[in-house]
Amino acid sequence: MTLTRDFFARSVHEVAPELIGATLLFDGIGGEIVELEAYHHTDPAAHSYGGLTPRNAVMFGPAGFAYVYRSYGIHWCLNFVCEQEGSASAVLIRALRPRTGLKVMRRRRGLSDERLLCSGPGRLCQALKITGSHNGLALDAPPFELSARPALPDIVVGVRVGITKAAEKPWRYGLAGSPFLSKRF
DNA sequence: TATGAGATCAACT
DNA sequence: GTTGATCTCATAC
Repeated sequence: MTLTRDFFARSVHEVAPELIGATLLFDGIGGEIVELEAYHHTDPAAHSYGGLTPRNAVMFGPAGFAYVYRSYGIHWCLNFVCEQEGSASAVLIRALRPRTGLKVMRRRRGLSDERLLCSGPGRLCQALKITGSHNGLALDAPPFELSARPALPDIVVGVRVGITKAAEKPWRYGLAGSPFLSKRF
């Protein structure tokens, strides 16, 4: 079942755990989401916390769109915008279990180890070839294709990775026992 | 296993 | 000028 914009037009804290196990394809390539983090606009660690800037503008728009930003000047990171327009909340997609397009992903990443293809926000964008040019695209139309999970998975919760502000908030979600996580919980 | 450097850019002080 | 929602490679323990 395809995930529509309505799916994302709810609290990030509701949407985030429901995305674990969902399938993300970009140009037909991708896999199951096994790890992500929620960023709420009242959260000091969120890009939108300080108000609207050219970079984070998409977060202030309607739910169901992709927010892509450059991280540390090198990597691209993919987020899904949630809640209502102006609420500026999003989930950061941190890891996938590669399912389709393995050959292409291996070539793009220059690696053969399946576990390292999409186990991190920057790695995942390199494997799916997502860049800043895709910032603001709708999630319910090509090249994106998002499908709901077939069954309720075992979900683990933890603290988020690589942040200093509000670092104690337990807003990181993962698929229990998955070998494709970027870090252990 | 763990720590450190380098790559490199936008926002912020 | 500093910091960061990161990754890779190198060197050390």
